[in-house]
Amino acid sequence: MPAAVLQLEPIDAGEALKSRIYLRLKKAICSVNINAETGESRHDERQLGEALGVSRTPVREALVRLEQEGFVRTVPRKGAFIIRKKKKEILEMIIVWAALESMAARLITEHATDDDISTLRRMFAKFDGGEVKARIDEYSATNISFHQAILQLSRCELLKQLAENLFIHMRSIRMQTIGDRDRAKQSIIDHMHIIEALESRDADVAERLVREHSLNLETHVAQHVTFLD
Amino acid sequence: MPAAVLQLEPIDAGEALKSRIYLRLKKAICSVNINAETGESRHDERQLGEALGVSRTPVREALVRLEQEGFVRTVPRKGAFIIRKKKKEILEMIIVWAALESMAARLITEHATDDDISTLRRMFAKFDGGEVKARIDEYSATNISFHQAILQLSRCELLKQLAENLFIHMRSIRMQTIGDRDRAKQSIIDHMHIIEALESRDADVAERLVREHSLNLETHVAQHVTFLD
DNA sequence: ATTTGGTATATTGTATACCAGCTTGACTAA
DNA sequence: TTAGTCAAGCTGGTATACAATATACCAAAT
Repeated sequence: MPAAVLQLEPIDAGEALKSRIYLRLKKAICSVNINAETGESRHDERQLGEALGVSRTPVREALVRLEQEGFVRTVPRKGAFIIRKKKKEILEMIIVWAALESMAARLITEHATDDDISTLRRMFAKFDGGEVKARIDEYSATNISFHQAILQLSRCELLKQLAENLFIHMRSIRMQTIGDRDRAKQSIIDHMHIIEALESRDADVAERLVREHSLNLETHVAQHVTFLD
Repeated sequence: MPAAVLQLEPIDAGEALKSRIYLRLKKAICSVNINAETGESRHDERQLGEALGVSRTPVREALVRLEQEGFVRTVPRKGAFIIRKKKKEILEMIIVWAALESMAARLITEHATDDDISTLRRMFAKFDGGEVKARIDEYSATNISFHQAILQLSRCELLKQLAENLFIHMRSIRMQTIGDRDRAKQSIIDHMHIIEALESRDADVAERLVREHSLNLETHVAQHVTFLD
């Protein structure tokens, strides 16, 4: 008689300080980004270390990672500065995002199951009524889930990873523009069209719709966002 | 009488050790990657530091960067391992590459000058004769230049940066497949068609041709590359 | 009053020291 | 012979110490 197989999940042996610090700092930075950052955004390693109860070393390694991801810039003998994205950089991120997500849509038409795609449609069922404006927050969450689902269903890990990285940077912009004009309403319409294209397995149309949807955001930001720079 | 003005260019304050170490290691890793990596790929910080004549600290920071870029993986109490890309990961990189470069082509049709585009055509003038096979090396270099030029002319820094990062990883694969069958010859034909589409400012066609060109590589690798994994 | 040079200070860059976990291998006892 | 134990050493994680340098402030000279 075979011994009962124990289901043991590997103990989280601590994801080493430096990683936890990295996550903490990243989270903190993203939160700050949402607010209107007035004044200085300089931080020094020792203070950060003290605040977290660790020494400079793991803080430095976390900062190196954050620097490479474009969240901070560390200037020799000056300190670590939270990067405030320029409008041009935001626009570039949206463009790259469009490239990645439209490719994801193409991949979905090629090898997602019908069942997978149907989950997308269900996400928007609750907004059938139409009063989207009244529930902006709720819709905003669904919106994010939709885009994440697109990436997920593409079954391309790299695509997903790169796009989600960009998404973090764009989050605050999305939040601030979703309420403009009828963007939320138009957004739902776009999404439904995208879902239809995916359902009919039309790679070219799905790709185009996703691309245009994202590039609409780019145009909108280019024209109407003035609180950057 | 004013004193003669000395022309002094600002001294290059040294791109700090850690960056130089990062570049050295990256270069070393990329060279190694080309060879058939037999056996172990483990390295320890102390040895690396000694070899470079520095302490562990800057080496560690360089390794953190390399780890995030996917060149190495550092395992606690085991060492830093050079990552050998799995075939699946290579394929994903090619897909993402296709997404990025096809978007670059689209952007070029929108805002590159005719002069810019004409430089692309000139790159291939020397291969007009047709005997491409005989000059594979020379063609391979031009091939790389062509793709870099596409990214450059897109005027989207982020697109360029991400794509070039991927390119480094793909370099050895490209080198090893360019000689297969008539890929070089077909490649030139594809490139000429792409240039024509750019010249006629046809965004959709240019985008499609670039995408298909890259995805052809993906299919080829998927079918014929067996020396991975 | 303005400029100039030095010095104190703040802050990161780099090196070193110490710690903890893992691996290994030898030695011992059944 | 084999299994088990334990110790030593290797290696990365973390902390701390030291070096280098940019900045700010102050004093002295013009």
